[in-house]
Amino acid sequence: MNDKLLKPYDPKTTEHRIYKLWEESGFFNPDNLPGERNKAFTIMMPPPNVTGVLHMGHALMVTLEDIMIRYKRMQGYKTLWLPGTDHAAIATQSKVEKEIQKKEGKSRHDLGREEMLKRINEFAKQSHDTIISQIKVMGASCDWSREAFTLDAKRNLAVNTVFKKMYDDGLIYRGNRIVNWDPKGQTTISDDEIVYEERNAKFYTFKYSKDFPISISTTRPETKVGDVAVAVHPDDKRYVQFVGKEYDLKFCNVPIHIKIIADKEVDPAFGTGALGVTPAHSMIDWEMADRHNLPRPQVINEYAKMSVGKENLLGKKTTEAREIIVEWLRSQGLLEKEEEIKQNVATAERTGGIIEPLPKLQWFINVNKPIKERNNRTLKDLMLEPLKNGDIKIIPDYFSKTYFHWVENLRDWCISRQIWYGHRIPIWYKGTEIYCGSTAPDSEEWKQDEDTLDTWFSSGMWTFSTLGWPEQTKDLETYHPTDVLETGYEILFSWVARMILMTGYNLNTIPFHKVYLHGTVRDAKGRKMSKSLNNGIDPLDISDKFGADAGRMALVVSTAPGTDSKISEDKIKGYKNFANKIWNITRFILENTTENDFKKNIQNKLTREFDEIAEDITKDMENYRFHLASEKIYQYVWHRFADEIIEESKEILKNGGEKAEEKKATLIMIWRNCLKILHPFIPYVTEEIWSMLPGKNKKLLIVEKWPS
RNA sequence: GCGCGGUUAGCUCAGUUGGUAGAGCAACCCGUUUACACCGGGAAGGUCAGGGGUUCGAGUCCCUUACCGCGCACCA
Repeated sequence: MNDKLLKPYDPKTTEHRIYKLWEESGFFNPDNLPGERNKAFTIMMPPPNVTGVLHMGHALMVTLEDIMIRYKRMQGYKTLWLPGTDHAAIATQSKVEKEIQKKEGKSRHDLGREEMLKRINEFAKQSHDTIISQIKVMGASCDWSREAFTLDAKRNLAVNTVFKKMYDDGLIYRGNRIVNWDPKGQTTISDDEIVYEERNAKFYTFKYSKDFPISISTTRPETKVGDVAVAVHPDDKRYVQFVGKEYDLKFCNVPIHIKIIADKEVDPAFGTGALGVTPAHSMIDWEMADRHNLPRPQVINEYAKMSVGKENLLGKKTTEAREIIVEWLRSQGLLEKEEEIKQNVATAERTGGIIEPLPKLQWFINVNKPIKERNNRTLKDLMLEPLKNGDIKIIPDYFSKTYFHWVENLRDWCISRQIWYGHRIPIWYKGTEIYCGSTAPDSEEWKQDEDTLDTWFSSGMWTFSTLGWPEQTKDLETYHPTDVLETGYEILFSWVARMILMTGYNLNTIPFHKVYLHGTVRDAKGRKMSKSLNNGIDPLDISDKFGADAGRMALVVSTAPGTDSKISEDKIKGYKNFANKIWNITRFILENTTENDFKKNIQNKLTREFDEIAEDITKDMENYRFHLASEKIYQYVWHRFADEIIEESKEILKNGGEKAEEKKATLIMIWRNCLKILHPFIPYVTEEIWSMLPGKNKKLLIVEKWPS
């Protein structure tokens, strides 16, 4: 017997060695797997952002995916789990910008595009290395030989190819539209990058001037210098007499021209029932201006400062301008009411800047345009169909409703970003000429678009760009569509939907068959883990203190898909004890048996009982109920096998004879199978023990056959 | 406002197609008999949020109310 077993199990001295053993075996790479493997099973790892280090949410992701992959590998599938990282454009650039600003007091413009990109790349490289080592510590059996990055050369080729195809199909267009402008990050962002924060605000009711017949209300008086109309509901008897009239006014010394219009979008019950229309600084008003053919004067610039008025307003921050205007209203006796209300303020998720809706010339993807090649279906259709006809299933399925709701209300996707880190838009300008392509069309004076693409544009292609597309590779043929996308429910829209869009459009197929959504990992008190609360748990610390095995078990047991979970050191400690229990069961068996006691065809009441349990667990595995499978094998191993079967065997083993012989063979057989079932959940300690057990010509446990 | 979850033992949570309510932790009693004290044995603990319905039978299905959480929209 191995002397190691005389001491408690020590994950620290084991896990690193075992991971190396696996890596050297080559079994992470499906090309090297033993035996005939006809069916493929593929998972693309959601690429973590290269913005820093991994947290427990990533640990859960890695654990679940590793469980699926190890299970399928043991079942004889050609398993590919392809890892990678995401450049996370805005997130990464703004992080590096902040650091440089703090340490050197310089902005990105002080450094210039080239130098700034150099700095970001250095940071990303470092971040990448940390992330990879973290993933390895968790025991991830992914194929490092195929690792990808959303911003490397191959992915750039895919991005440019897709962009051009969409451009040629008229799905990508350049338009002057109102966008979400982040004055802090100095870039546009998509609707999905907005986070709403509830704040207290003042709701002012007033008239533009004494002669004006209708009162309006707003929380943003500073935008009112950009008003061009007052809209009322067509059936509103209070105002019907004024509809069609026009007024020339001076509002806080800024001349404005107001037309009274009737529009069904106006809610007569809200406020005064009349709405000041500011086309350039409100989404709804922009659309209203479309319908009524109104001008759209811009009064706020990219820095969230006033761009009209004389010295009283010009150049003032919007917040200052608000006070100035309110003060003016007061002095003119125009202010009628001032109420405290709660308001949801749109902020940029990465920079925290307050979003300023502005009209800008940007690149968009048209989600409502019929595509000839796809039977005149739109991108929206392509996103909806696979879920409606069941080609793609979401687990848990109630998220499908959320998905449908989101897609059905989807607006055109703004894909251009005014930042430097990312895929540069493959568009070139020469005067009024526009050319789309990776490189300029000829030697003449073409200038490339300064902007980069939304990071989700490239991550949307993740399932196929990682396999070498647009090249028609063997990998693409073998592994696509992938089997499962495992990810957090919070990126259902931003990522999952975009992958379905990109794959439907470019490959005319689905990116994956199943979407397994996991919940958020919270701290013991149920709070989200965050830097400001300093309640985050580093996966590396967990593996250091309790072993990665224990951390994995703690994350998975009792965590139903789509449900948030709480993690605490107490919980993890319980599974460290479990690893030790496994260790000691092995010690008992090895102390009481020899190599000769291993018999292949042993069958009796106990093995049949086990087979039933194994079958039940397999069913759970097939149906993505890992939280149940893990708990069942835990229960069996500890409270059935150890507490009862082993305890009862002691007497029999002591007495010797034929019964003892059968008992020995039974214990070995069941224990071997237990280790196999445990392996996907708690891979290190099981692999370590496997090598010590009776049974000649053993392979590594990672490629042993799953029982049942 | 619309939608989606949740409410089960003191705490944290499971509970698959409806078929006698489960686990971990904590608390209680007993135990050091070499696999393991990172342990074992035992006992205790629940009107499954409230109300109504379907059913032979409901934690599970339907309706409804309350509270908690989340998403979307509004945010004039």
